[in-house]
Amino acid sequence: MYQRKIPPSLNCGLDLIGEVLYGKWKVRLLWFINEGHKRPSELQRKIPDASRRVLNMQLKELEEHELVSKVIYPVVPPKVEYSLTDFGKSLIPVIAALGSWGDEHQEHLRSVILKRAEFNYIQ
Amino acid sequence: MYQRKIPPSLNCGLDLIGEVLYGKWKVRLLWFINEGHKRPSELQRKIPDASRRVLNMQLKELEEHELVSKVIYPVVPPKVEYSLTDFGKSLIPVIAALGSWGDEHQEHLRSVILKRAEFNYIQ
DNA sequence: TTGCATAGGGATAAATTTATCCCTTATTGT
DNA sequence: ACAATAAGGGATAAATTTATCCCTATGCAA
Repeated sequence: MYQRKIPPSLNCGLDLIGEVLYGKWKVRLLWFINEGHKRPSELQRKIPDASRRVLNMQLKELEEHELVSKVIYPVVPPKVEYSLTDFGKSLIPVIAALGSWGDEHQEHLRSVILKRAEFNYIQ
Repeated sequence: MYQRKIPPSLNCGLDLIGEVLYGKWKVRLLWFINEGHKRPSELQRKIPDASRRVLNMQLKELEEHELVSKVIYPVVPPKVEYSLTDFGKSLIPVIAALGSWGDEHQEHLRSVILKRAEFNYIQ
């Protein structure tokens, strides 16, 4: 696995939460798990833009950060379920706030994101 | 400048907010600007772990996403001031929620972050 | 018996983000 | 004269994160 070389900044609350939520799909994973989509395959279907590989990796980090817990059922075909820990649950209102703001400002956001994209994307 | 190759996902509110806040220092920049630290040099002093270069780049993106506005005073030595747009201000409560959660769970966060770090860092 | 679903991970390439280094301009303080 | 401050950006290297591809295993259904 990749070995970090630059130590993280852990000065304030924003640093700390950033350290556990920084990852392209982590917030969505937490959200969908909270919604009851617990199995990796369900999560994959909810987030088709992500590869199975990255989801696994980010789930593992969420688990190491104790935001989710994982249960492996010893059956065949394999069955795995993730759920939020109490710690993870405490984050849901914050994620809800993020999502609501995004929803409320959907139009403006799309507009500025796409405007900037015009200059910076290869078609 | 770097040309993106992979288009962003813009399906839900979480995607959208992620698109404008994803960047190592962006949330902190918004926060400190809101606190009244408007000049680049002040921001740099508030965030010494970041290089001046990245802060400039991230400020530029925040500006392109219309979360902050920039005023250049035609004086020597140069003077520049950033401030939040109304759109940017609307984000402050959300950032406050992130920061509070981080502060409230400071101990646990430090613990899990460092525990995971033991396995993944080069000393 | 071929194919799909389930879960996961190694190896490697590519994409993206940050870090480093250096250079410019003009004024103020020493 | 020389260093410091202010702001910014080009060039390039390094770090970090994602994407791709491929391989394992087992029972069930067509």
